[in-house]
Amino acid sequence: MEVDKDLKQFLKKIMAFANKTGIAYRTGNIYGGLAGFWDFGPIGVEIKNRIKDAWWNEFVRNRDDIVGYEGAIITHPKVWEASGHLSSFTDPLIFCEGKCKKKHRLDHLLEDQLKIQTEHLNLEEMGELVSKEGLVCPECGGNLGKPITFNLMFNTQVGPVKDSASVAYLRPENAQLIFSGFRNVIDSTRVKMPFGIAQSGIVFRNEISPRNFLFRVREYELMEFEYFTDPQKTNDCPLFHEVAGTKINVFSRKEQIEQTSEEYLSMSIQEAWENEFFKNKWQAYWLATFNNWFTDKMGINGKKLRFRQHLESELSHYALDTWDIEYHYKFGWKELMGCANRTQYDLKQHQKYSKAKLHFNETDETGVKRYIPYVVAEPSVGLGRILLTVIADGYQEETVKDRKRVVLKIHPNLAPYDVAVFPLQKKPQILAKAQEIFKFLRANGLTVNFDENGSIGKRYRRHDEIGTPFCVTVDFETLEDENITIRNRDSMEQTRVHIEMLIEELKKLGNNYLAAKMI
RNA sequence: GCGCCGAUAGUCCAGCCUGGUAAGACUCCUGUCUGCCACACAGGUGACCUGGGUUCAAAUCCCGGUCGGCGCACCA
Repeated sequence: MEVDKDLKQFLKKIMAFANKTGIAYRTGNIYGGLAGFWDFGPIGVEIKNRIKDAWWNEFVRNRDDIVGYEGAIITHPKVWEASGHLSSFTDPLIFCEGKCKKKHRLDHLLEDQLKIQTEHLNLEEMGELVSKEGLVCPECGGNLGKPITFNLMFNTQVGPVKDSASVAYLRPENAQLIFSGFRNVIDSTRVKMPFGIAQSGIVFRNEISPRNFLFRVREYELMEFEYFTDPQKTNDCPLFHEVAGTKINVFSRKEQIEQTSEEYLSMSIQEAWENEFFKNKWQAYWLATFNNWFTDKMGINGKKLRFRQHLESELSHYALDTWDIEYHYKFGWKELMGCANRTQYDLKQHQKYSKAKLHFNETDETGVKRYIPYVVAEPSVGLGRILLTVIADGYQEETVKDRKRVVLKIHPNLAPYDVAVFPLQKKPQILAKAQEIFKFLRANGLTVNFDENGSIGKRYRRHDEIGTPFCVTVDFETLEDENITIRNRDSMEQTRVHIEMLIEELKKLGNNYLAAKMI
């Protein structure tokens, strides 16, 4: 298929580009690599940290209604029992030892062939049934091997004694730390409904086959928050007017099933809400808010984003409704972010399993109200996926004077360096002046790179590749009149300003970035 | 996890069929020159994924493993 070919070539190119420029490398590369795990290089870690800071600033520091949290990576095993991750995600599997070598879900196989319920059976009993009934592979008629269990959670042993009581799990999502720590937060802070608890952290999923560079990996940083409301007030969203006019692309379950639209319908979030696409108003609010964050703060092209509703069959065990924000890559639409309506499911489960009281008390004119909070929305996004999307969206190849120019047109606030400083020549006076400006910019809080190597053109191109928005060049005239050249990454235009105006001018040019991008 | 295909410098790639220890381009480093968009001159660093086997000799042939691509399955 053509799409597959494009996918392969595009990701291959991005992967080679990331490796070349120091964004990301295969982990343990000198030993051949390890599937599903990646290291971030000097450039990648800068971009990544800036994305993460932007997220935390936007959704925690600059908001009155969200607080931060950081749970342990190795988590109490009971947490995953209560959440349903242990039972829902342990699948009994059996392999064909005949011709086809296919893997089958053992429980489904027994249900299909023997017409029995398997819920009460353990792995051993199911295995015995296979040999007793002489079951064979439904595909090729070959013999079936020994059954195994597979769970997407990584586990480990805590302490020196290896027994079943010492098994613990590496978290597959941050959410459960927030739910199991919920009581602590409401008891130790003075949060008022509605509010959110946010966490950014590394999670682990033992994916069967990690694929597509940073897209499907086994270890990644997940940035998510749970937004809680009174279950009676899931549509009571006083902030909605702030985003009401946001233009969005909607691809709901109806469009997907009935194929009334091939890709999406365009409308405002207000119209989408009025047309009852969403089950609660807060979820609509948060989807629109993230849409705007992706375009305004991440510099991602809004025309390439759409909201896709999960089909019934895709929903996770805890979700009433889930919407993904997808990005249109050169190889098709792919999930960038998920936003689930988790209802009261998780808090109720933890209350049941732990016997802790996880309700919230609220006092108003009518008296004291007590309820289990309702998670209207869980915006959950992988940092690596944003990084990949920012790079894929920003990566441009242009032809300048018959030669290829590679430019990473990313938002200036995400660039690994704010500015690069070049001496036009390696003459001592110019070098000294350039060093002076370099230190001056750094003292003013900018991330600066000094580059004196090779020709001036090469230096511009090198910084184009890693997305440095501005280069400042010091020449002979600078020594006379203190004027320097600022060169713009995207337009390659040069402006001449006095050193005293430099910082102001850089800020101005940076602020013009989005406006310029729209043209 | 199965099947098919692949893996040679930082990058792109030649060589593999027909065994004799590797070429080119770009990048990178040094020096000279030039002096605002990778293009001058000279020199230099740098590679056969890994472990076995066959052979006098393996990048090359054979087997296992790792990683990657695609397909199947899986994907909270």
